[in-house]
Amino acid sequence: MTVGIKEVARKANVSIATVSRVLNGSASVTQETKERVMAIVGELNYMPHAIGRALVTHKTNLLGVILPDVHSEFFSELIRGIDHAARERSYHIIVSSTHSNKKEIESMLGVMQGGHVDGLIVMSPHISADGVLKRLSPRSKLVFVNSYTNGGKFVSVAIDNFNGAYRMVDHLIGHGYEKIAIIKGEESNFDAQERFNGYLQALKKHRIRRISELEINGNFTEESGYDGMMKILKLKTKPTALFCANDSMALGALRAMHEKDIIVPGEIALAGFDDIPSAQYVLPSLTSVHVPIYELGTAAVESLLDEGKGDAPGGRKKILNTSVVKRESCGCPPGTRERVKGI
Amino acid sequence: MTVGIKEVARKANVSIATVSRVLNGSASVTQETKERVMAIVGELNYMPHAIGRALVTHKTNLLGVILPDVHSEFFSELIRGIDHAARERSYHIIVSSTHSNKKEIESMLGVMQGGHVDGLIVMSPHISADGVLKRLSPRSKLVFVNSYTNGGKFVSVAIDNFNGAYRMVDHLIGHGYEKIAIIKGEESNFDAQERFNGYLQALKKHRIRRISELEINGNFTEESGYDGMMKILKLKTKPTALFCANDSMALGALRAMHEKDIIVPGEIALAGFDDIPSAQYVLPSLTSVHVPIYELGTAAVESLLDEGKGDAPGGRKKILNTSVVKRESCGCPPGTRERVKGI
DNA sequence: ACACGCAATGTAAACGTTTACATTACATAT
DNA sequence: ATATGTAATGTAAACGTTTACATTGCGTGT
Repeated sequence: MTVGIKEVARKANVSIATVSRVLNGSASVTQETKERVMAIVGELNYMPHAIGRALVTHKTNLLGVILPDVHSEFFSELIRGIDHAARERSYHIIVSSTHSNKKEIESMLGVMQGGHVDGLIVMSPHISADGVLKRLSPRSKLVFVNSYTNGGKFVSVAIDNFNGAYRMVDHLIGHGYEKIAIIKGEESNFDAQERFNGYLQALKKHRIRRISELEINGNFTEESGYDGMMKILKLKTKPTALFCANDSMALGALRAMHEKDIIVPGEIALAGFDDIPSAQYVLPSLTSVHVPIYELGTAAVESLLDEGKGDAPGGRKKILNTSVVKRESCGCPPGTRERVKGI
Repeated sequence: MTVGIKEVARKANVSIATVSRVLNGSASVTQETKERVMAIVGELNYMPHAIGRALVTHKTNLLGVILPDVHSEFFSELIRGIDHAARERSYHIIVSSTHSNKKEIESMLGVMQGGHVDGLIVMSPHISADGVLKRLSPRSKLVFVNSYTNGGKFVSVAIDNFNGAYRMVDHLIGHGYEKIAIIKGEESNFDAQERFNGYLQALKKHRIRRISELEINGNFTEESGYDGMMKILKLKTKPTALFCANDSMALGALRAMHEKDIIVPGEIALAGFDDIPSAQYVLPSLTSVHVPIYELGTAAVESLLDEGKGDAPGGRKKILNTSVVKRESCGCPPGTRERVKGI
């Protein structure tokens, strides 16, 4: 039997309304009664029942977060960013690490419509936001993270995959490499697609023809990087550099090259994307594109909760800068570990 | 204006009680009415309001998870484990990645007492569970993960830090090393303490005297590993092996040794704890103690939710096995990558 | 034909708050 | 003294469900 507002009211000789007012500071209450009530509250260790409150206020102070299967650093940094920003606004977060399962997403959406959360942060790189879009009551608080949001009907935040890849490949070309292979992510993946586009754009800028046999399919796993590299090593004319659409695949490719005694970057230069922690510990250290994951999380919360601060009412898209981190694997001298900021 | 049970009831020409019964399958309803109601439910896309329901059932199907600042893989794997086990039981999880801040924990505890969550999973390696213990209503559903739980009044799950460290150091001694240094975690940290105890126990078993200058303080960060190693390298008599209480510090130590051109494991062998992903990619690959993080999460949920399955009612403690993963850094031949399972 | 039991459904209270509206008490203006 | 405004507090409805209890209708045994 937990102590409720009624018991507090009785012991303090006031009505429950007054107790409520004291607790919320919502209306004028005598200093004396205020103290009396607070004393009882402390004495009974009373805590307002969040559910009862939520039922009438229609506010749970809970945010839903739906994530696909992302690598652990992305996951934890994103959650930390979201959580921190949420806590600042006195929200808690409900996390659902679905595997991009459409049914899971809709289940969560259900939880939301069910009134359990005040807003939703969704990252679904595999599924078009459109599918989700339809089921939504138009007034739903919702923000997409790194997802397709064609139409622009929804709020979204994303990292600048395109420019990150573009600048990285541009950097590789700056080293003098021309035959630059790429191990891509899955075509259905939003990030992967954008990164590939950045790669193509960089080639285009320097008038380098794309060679389809240098465009290898991968799926963001270490294995697929290893396998992709093995394919590349079987080509008659090997590339002089390899850009992997993420670091896991770059690590896999590196392992393959170690096995085949290929010298990196001497024979083939290497660059990745994500700047995961391992990137700085492998030998040679891995040049990569740094992604502001934590900030992605805070930005999502800001977009969701800080409405009407002069923002346009319709769907907006916020893009966060990425930056090239030069290390050894691209051919930069060992000392060159400074970070090249994005524009 | 969202559609509620009343509207469904009206359109289906039944009372709200019947609609409720159909939705919950709680009592006998004619097949015919059942279908009629479900048709309307589908038509209106009605979803029960979770808050209203929770108010009367006293069940939110939400679990609170309070975590300190742990490394990203631990965080994400633990959450995945918890989330997966929770979803199987149709629970969602509220995550709070506090920084072991006592106030934060109590705030979360408040949310719980406030009725928002049905149970709580707490990991607080720095704070004695006792502090938290007092504020708790005795019937609170609560499980501790890798925390001090002296008294044993509460349910807890933990990994076998002691035996993991013990077996690892035993393995190092098996290689012939006798002067084995350790870089410890903070004394206030539960895991760190247990690991240190395992180290001591292994020395004791082999009648090796502890040498206090070989017991270096660290704090689980890469930097502290680096700094610790630098201290070790200044000793007159260097150790032949180093055991770090976690992999991050081992990576830091490795970096220091690379800088000073110390050959690993030739001059100094190295072993870590946690088996983080980087461990297998560094050169030499890092021998480490594997920790079943995902399982730790699922075990926590099981302990919390699967009560009365013949378990003792009082505080139980479940301990999950750890296992030594032999790689190159301890002196095992490069091919030896099989995993040594715990007892 | 009657009572009885049971299946199907309805009625209304309860869950723990907030808050619009009503009431009271009192100080001040007239 | 009376009216009036205002501050302090109380009353009760509302939020959206579930569920104990009441009611209805109908088949069955007598």
